[in-house]
Amino acid sequence: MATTRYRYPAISVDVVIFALREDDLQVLLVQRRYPPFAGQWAIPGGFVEAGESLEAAARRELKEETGVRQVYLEQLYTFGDPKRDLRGRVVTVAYLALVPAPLAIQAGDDACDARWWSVYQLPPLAFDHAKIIKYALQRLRYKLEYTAAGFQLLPPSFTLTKIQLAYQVVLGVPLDKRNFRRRIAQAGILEETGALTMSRGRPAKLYRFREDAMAEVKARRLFP
Amino acid sequence: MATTRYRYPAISVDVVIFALREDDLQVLLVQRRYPPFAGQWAIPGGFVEAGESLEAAARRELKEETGVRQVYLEQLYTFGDPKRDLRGRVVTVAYLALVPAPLAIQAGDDACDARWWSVYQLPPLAFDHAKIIKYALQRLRYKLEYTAAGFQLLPPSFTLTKIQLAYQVVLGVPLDKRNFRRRIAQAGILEETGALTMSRGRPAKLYRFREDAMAEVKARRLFP
DNA sequence: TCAAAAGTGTTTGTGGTACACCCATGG
DNA sequence: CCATGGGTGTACCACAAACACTTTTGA
Repeated sequence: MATTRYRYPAISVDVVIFALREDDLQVLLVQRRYPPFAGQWAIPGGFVEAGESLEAAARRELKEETGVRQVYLEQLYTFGDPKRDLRGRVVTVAYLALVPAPLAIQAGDDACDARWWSVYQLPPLAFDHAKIIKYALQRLRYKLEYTAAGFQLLPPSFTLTKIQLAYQVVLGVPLDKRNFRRRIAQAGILEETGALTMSRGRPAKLYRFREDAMAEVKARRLFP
Repeated sequence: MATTRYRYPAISVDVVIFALREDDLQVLLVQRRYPPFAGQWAIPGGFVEAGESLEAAARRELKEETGVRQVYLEQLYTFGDPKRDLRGRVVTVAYLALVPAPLAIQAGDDACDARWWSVYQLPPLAFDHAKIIKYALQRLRYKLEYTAAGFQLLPPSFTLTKIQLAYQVVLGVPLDKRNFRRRIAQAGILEETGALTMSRGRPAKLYRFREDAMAEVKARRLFP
């Protein structure tokens, strides 16, 4: 039990929202309307409300900014350094969200702007948010290697080349086309939709992710 | 921030403390002195104090129970379900600690007893602590496969057979002696101390962990 | 017919797994 | 000399990595 006059720390959630846009890995940031760090860019977040679970709070924030529901969301880490917020003690539980690419965004009440930024070229960030994003990127890379979470970043159907680009841009390394395709095929987690793309060049088959495959993939690593 | 009459949740830390004892993986539990769950077994933990970082709070709890400092400690997960504590809203940040085996323990003020339990045969536990231990065990197994964290469970010098037993008891599977020894050797993370055990049977070489090897091992997985 | 993107196999090396016997010591 | 635990090598298989050309379409 806390001692008499001691006020508990406040608890907030911050959500690192990743999406693939323009063949790049991008993260959604909001520009703060109020101090501290007014005018600076930050990860969307807010305080946990009474009776609300941490994950519910994270989903609420996510919805306020992006309007999306039904997205991949996972707890990342809890940051509780006593000096991380100048206003007083704020412990924040960071979450990682993956959303499929083309998405309208809406700045929340406490922000004057919201936009996507490349994770590889971020503006100066409020609080310890640079650290949180760095941690989130590292976690996303691990996840991509061991699970099929990466498909959460793609639209419902996609070409093999698109997935390969996704993996490359997240992992930050080029991959061999034939080896990549062989491994995806061996994993048995995709099925053809039957449709083809019609763009410039030879049409490509479209695939979708087999939802029932999510569990299997967790067992054995997908990449490298 | 929080709205007028809303009191923030309390924040506690709980520390799952693992050790190897009697060729078994054991966890330190305390018997609660006060309600709720008075008389029941629980993971050691307590509230975070003002100005104290989360990790500092976890180390303080760890020291109160075991007297140890300088042990491996890592944040696990934050549990924040609104109904997980009957007294009111308590968000708890769970930590995982690995301590070398032979250790005197001391029950804290709020506990009437403290003892080691096999993770494979636990008593009924207070709050959601069974879930937390399950999660901790899973995490420990992952850690063992990818990093050299397992050596934190062993005394400063040990035989190859002892390490193998440690891996077996944590992973819960038998391992082949020759393959195990080859992999440990290939990893290059041990050095001979030069000493030998003198017990029944042929004496065994003693090894110590190369401290500078901790970083390397994180790169490539150690097991399987 | 050309530009653009899709698609396709083979070889080589490394690392995992399975498996059984001899060695050194104390009692 | 025997019981106890310590220590050692090889053969097979599966998977990762490197690598370049042909196919299909729209303009």
